[in-house]
Amino acid sequence: MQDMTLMRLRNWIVGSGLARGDRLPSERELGTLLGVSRAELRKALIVLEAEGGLERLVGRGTFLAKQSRPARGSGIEGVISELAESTGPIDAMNARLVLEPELAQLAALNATPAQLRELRRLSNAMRVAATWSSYEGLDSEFHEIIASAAGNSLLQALHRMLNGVRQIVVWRRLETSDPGPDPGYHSFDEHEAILSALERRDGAAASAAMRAHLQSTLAAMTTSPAG
Amino acid sequence: MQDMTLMRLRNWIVGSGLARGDRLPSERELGTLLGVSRAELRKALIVLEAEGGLERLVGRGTFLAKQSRPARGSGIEGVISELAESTGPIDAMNARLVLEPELAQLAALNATPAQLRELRRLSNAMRVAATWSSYEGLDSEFHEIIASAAGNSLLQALHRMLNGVRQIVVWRRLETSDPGPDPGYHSFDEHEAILSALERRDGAAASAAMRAHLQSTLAAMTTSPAG
DNA sequence: CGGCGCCGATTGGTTGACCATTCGGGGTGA
DNA sequence: TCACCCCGAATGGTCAACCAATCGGCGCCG
Repeated sequence: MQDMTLMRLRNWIVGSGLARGDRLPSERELGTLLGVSRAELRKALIVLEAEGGLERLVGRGTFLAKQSRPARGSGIEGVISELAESTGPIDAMNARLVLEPELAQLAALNATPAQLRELRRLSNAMRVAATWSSYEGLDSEFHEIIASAAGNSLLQALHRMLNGVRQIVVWRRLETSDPGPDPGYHSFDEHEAILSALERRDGAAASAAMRAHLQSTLAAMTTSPAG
Repeated sequence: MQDMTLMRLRNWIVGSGLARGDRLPSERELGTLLGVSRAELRKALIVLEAEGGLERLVGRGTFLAKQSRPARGSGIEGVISELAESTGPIDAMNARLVLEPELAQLAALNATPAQLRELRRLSNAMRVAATWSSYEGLDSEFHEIIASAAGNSLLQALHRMLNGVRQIVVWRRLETSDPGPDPGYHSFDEHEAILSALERRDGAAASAAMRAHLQSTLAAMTTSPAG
């Protein structure tokens, strides 16, 4: 399993709405926000800095890099942004519908207790998300942990690309007004159903719950063309 | 690369004569060797670990990863070769089992007559392939056309990555003796079944045929590990 | 009134001690 | 004699305190 903090930080940045060159909260604040110690957060920041995504300056703060293309990152980032330009939201959701139910099924077999605990935490956090963008970050993380729990590194990599494309596409239709999801948002209970199936190690139920979740999200996208 | 410690660590590893899987000195020793503090060394180790070059185990030590990580291109090819190193043949086949039946179902709805004709040509050509490697090329093309016929550019891109990884993995275990598939090779009829379902626009049958095809290939891989 | 400089708050960076995990060796009992 | 268990050393992981650099405001002085 990979570094959970790094994953959370990546998704927080995505959900934060920060643009290139913007300043991140201080390490101490960000650690509190993510619920991790400063040292643990620091480990993730070091990796992002080495990838070229961040710039850290003593006495000033931590900034998102100005360059869009990481010079020596994993290379997957460039492919993602490239794909995002020729992909629509509907295609992205349909691709998720193909991949993620199967990932959920595998995750039901292979998820570790730590991963299940993390999913539980995220499920609760999403219910009280104050803004849509913070919700998006948590949601991305939820699905990514399921992908990593599936135990197939290749499928996980494909899902990461897919999720990256989806995040870019979602960004495009983010409105400035951002009140956050209302308490009755359909995804809350759907996430709960997925998580419950994973905890029961019921692969078929997990797969079905994931499919239902994505289909209801897709339906919401097509009926209310907010984007 | 601006981090001097990281550079020194990389060079030390190269000059150390250590092989894959070997254990590095402890953080405290290595810090003394390189003349840096443990924290500073640790920063470099974190980066190398995130890059996949190291594995660190509490209570045991720090080890060179089994796979090396040479420099890579930045495009999709680099991502493919990167993924191929951390993916086994079984994982690759399982990923195909997730993706390709769904692609076949979509292709049954959306394939153009020209695509069906091309698939027909490939199916015939594969039956008379003189060598395994030429057969592999035709087979890759067959599956890639189905992916493109599905009509979802994102899924097609994912499949292209998947197919790239599979080709690398398959090549690895190619023997020098290469008589080509014998006339009774199971895939011939399975390809025919897929193509037939596509021509009938029968999505369910196409999906089932594709799944059966991949499963029989996976079974052949697991029973006769020679390839 | 304007420029200069100091001072403190804030930031990322560093340090040393401490914690959790793993492994192996020696003692103990069957 | 062998198996088991326990304990201590070694290892990577974590933490809280402290350091150095930076910036902004305030006051002093020209």
